[in-house]
Amino acid sequence: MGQGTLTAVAEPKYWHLRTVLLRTMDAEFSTGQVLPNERELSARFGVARATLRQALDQLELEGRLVRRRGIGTLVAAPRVGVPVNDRESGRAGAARGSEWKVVDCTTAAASAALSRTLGIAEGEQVHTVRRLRITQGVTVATESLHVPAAALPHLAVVVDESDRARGVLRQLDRLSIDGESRSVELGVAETGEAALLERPPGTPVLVVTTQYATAGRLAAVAVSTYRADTCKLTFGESGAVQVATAVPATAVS
Amino acid sequence: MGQGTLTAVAEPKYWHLRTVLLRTMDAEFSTGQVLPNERELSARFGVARATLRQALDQLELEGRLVRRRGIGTLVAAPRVGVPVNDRESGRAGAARGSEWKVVDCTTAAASAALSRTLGIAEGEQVHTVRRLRITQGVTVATESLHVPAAALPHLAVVVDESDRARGVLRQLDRLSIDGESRSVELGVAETGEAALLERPPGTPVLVVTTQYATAGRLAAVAVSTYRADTCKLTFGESGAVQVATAVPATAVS
DNA sequence: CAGTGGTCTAGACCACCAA
DNA sequence: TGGTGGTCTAGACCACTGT
Repeated sequence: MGQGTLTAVAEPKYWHLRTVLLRTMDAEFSTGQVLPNERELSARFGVARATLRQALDQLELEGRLVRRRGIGTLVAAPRVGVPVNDRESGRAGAARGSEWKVVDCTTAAASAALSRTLGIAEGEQVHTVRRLRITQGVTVATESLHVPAAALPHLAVVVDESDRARGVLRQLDRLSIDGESRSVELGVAETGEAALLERPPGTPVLVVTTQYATAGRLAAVAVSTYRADTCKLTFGESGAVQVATAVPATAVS
Repeated sequence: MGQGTLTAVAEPKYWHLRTVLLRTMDAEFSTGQVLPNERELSARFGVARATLRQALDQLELEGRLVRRRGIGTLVAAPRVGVPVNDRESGRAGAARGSEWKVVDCTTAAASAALSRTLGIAEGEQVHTVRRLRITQGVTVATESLHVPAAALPHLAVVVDESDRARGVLRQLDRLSIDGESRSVELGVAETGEAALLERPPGTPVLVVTTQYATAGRLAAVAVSTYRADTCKLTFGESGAVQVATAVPATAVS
């Protein structure tokens, strides 16, 4: 009475469920289609709703599902390839549907943590431009660009926030950047970040930290958080082929 | 009747809990220390164990916690920076405690998906080297390196698996690679992958797909899966400064 | 063995959305 | 209003670890 017989049960139920659901989705559903609701699915598979939800959590983490409150559970579109390094600072990239939108611009004394990443003394003035990256109409990332005020001596003193943001970006563009070094790690969106990304708090994100160097010194640091569910970060490089066949990496192994 | 009063309750309980726990850990715990057990914590905060676990799940996803069955919940060490691009193919990199260990080497006809990523016809022969990346004694990644047999005409015909693996890697090393293009996305470890990484199935991983180009054609494709909990991928680049201050990116914002 | 985290259940209520 | 996913509870049992 109770559990159906599976593969010797060495595997957790929710993991087995995930596999079955994945197979079913690939075979019988297409992008955007809504699955049966959770209560029905859990009944159909003879498990508690919590267990079913655990399986759906996995699939959502993999970017295969999107769950919308009040609507249902939908099969997600394949991840969008988002180029991360074609000199993002400026006006370029407006082509290909990638766009930046400034949200915020402040100038303040560097916190302890920030001063350390920038390699400057604590308390030095730093410009911070906060902006969104919008690709094909969807907000895919937020970015905080930190530039020590000392690095931009020619910046006109303007009070208007949006003007200052423009000024910082333009000045930074004029500097010759002779190197960038990046890191990527997994994180979760805090409440503020999450709101900008139109997601609930705790949403998994890919945190990209970029250090821009000028003449052997750090000129700026950018911290970008990309929605992990919808984004595949791409790093085009030295004379690369850019075949860019959109095959999910998981299908290759 | 029930829930304690918090910040207007607009926030889910588990998220608030996460924040409180994070503050507590930063203030009163240090790396490797074990937290009170789940039953006690849930009692102390007046929530169900499932709710507490939801908070711990978040912290684990952020790499701040490690949970060991039978032992307890420990404060995790900061993530290890793992260089991803210093020509990994060969013997280099043995310095700095990074090491590769071949697990597997097969030569077989390309599946549909694989042939597409490699840009070759389905059914062509492909060498696949499967290996582990071990950094400071810990297995941090698995990699599947796929090389079309046609790209390595001088490969001696050997039956021994480990010899063939060596041969493929050496031959690939001799090719002049004129470009690499990468992508990074979030995934979860399937059962086999998970076992190699010494983690349970479903573990979040960073999937790095690298395309190596020779003379404008794809010479090889590598699919690496890095443990997302312990790894911060680093991409050192053109004359970069490499200040590499190990500050968690989340502390900067 | 006792103690830990991992899994699973059955049920309740809430927040959101569409009609 | 009825249906959806999101949160939370109280309790049970299992799998693993150390002594």
